Amino acid sequence: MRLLLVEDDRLLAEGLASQLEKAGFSVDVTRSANEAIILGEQEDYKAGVLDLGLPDGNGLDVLRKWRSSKVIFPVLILTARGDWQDKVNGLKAGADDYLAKPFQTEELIARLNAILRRSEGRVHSTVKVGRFELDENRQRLIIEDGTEHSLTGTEFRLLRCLMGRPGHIFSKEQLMEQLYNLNESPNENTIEAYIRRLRKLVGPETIATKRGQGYLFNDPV
Amino acid sequence: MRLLLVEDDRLLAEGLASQLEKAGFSVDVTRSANEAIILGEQEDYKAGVLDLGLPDGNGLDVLRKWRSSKVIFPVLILTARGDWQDKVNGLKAGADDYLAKPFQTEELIARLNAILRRSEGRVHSTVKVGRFELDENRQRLIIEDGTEHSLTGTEFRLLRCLMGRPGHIFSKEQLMEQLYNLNESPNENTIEAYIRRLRKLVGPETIATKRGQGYLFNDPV
DNA sequence: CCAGATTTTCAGAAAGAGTTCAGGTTCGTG
DNA sequence: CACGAACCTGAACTCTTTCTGAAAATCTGG
Repeated sequence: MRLLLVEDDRLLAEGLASQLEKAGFSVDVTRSANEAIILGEQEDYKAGVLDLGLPDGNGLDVLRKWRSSKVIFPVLILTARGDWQDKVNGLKAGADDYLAKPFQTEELIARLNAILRRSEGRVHSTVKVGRFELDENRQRLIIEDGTEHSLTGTEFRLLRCLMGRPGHIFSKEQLMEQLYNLNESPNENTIEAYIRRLRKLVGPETIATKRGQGYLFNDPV
Repeated sequence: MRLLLVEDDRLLAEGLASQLEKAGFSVDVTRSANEAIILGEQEDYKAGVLDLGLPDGNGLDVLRKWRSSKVIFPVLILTARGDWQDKVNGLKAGADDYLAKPFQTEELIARLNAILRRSEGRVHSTVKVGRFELDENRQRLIIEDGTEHSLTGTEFRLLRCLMGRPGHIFSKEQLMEQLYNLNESPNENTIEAYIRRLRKLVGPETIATKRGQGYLFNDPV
């Protein structure tokens, strides 16, 4: 679940990023308004967290730029405590929610999940790697040759994990953690079995085995 | 396309307004019942969105006042999730449609457009998807082969929900929310039973099952 | 209060997803 | 090159979800 965090205060940004990552998000951080605009337009985020006070520009302008191009992921803005005007302007500029500083990280995570739920369906979210495209709404895999495959829940979660970071090696233990919870984790062979099923769809070379280390989705470069 | 939004929750109101404006409406917002009555009578709106819970009066009274004077624009009421009684009373008081909170803004926009079309003097307000046409006034399903079927209330609401967003997967929980309320929501099998009946009308492939996810009305492409 | 229409429930059948198993294959190392 | 560990593979098994037909319950208008 990729997320863009636009935050000026480096310390706060790092703290938030680490907690958000613990909550299952994969977070990119920037403190520059201009970079934020470009990243938002080019990368495929599922949501944005936007601090309004930035060194090289106003956060609202970032948001307006995004909304006037076709950036549609939901955005939560962080406002200084009690700055009512900022809230209103932010919502007018197309923000989906706001949070006043200071706040608890749990609150932020809860609201993020809320706007993500709300935006489901509105955002046509896909992960694209090489010839493959994963439609997260419909849980489908689209291949460049035009074929389309419906995935089961576990197939989908596993593939999303791998495609979410192409070229990165995931150990079987890591994959188990992603797919299951502590109380009910099955045999590790289950992962192997699912890897096999996915390979039948994407071809054997696309998902590589690093013996003793894990699996990776081949980065197309 | 002027629109009056009567909503207590300021945050929600702002968010909705901004999105409705994006959808091409020009929105006036008020949170007061009395102001709503006056605005509705004096201004020339094309439609109203009315939250029933207001600080200084009941939304239903606003609606009744409007209808007893000669305010005729279509009104969509927002009810607390599952407040079935409110829905019924609202429709009796002259509302044109209702939407249970929480809802997706898209859904609101879609329904607004529906009641606007209906009010624009079109005799037949219909939703058309592929070979199927849903007549919202007569609560009937018309199929391209010329057959016509009248639907029961629940059949109709369910089918309208599905056909309102072809290709979108609705979970059973979502469908339950749209059709029922919390206090008296039946067994989930009820949905299955209705799906079955609808399939007998539209054919088994038209409404697809996404196991573990929900149902969808197949988008014709 | 009755009769017909509508809605809801039930329970068994069917289908699908998730998991395990038993054996085969490959890899790296001594 | 032989051996064990890691991995692959296809099929079988288990469990959950969905389907289905019919019956029970509820509602509605007369």
